[in-house]
Amino acid sequence: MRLVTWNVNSLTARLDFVLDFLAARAPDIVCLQELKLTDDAFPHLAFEQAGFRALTHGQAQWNGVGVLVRRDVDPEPKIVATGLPGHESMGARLITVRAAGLSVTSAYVPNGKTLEHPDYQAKVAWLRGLDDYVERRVERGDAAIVAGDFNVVPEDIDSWDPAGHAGDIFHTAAEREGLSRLKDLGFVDLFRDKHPDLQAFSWWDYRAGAFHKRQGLRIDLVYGTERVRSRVRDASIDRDFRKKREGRTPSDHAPVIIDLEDT
DNA sequence: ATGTCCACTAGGAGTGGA
Repeated sequence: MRLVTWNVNSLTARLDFVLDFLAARAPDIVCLQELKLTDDAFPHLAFEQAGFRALTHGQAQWNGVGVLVRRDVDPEPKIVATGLPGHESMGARLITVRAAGLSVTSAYVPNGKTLEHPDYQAKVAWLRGLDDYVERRVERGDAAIVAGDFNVVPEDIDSWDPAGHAGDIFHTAAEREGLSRLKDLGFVDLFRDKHPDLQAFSWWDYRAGAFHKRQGLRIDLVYGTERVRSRVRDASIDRDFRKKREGRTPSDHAPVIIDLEDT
């Protein structure tokens, strides 16, 4: 089974790009972030024709998360919950579904903007809320994943310039604390677990040629419980889908791919 | 290099967000 998380930076702008990815990489479950459209506007027909069911929690203009499930692996995936209780003012950023015997959560952590901006405190609080949510609502003895755009660099190896950005947004101890609590709850960063010393980024700024200069961050993460971790065969980040394709603009994030042994 | 891309409003280019 192939699991993916991908911040697409507007599904409307990226639809052809995403459909190309589904055809080329044949994932089974895809956690999406930054749909930037309402649930009513979601292009369900295109995904049904590609063989996927989409479960979404969207809003107009910003944010929005979803999970695509290949019909072959589960014809009837179910929404378990949407939204982070107490943090609704930050927008539509969380959905948990039950699909193919897995608990699957797609999360889009607030960016935070700058350390001085009120959104930074809201980001840290949102992460704490996510940890509480996972602790209370996700069956951790189960096969479960929590995947998405965390907007946090877990460790120095995950930043192109950790010294230059020490203590900066995405790199602070308070943000990283939100990730370490997930670890304490039994969730493992599946990419890092598979590749302890490999530097690989999932996001590059559109500006200044950052992608070509390899100035990126690994902020798109897939956390899994032991029952998932024990099945991981490979973990990779698909840089090819951060490149322009047939003149079409990519997202500023690349898909993260986790391959599991079938049960 | 605050260098790009996206949505929205508006009816063309500016604004806010990432």
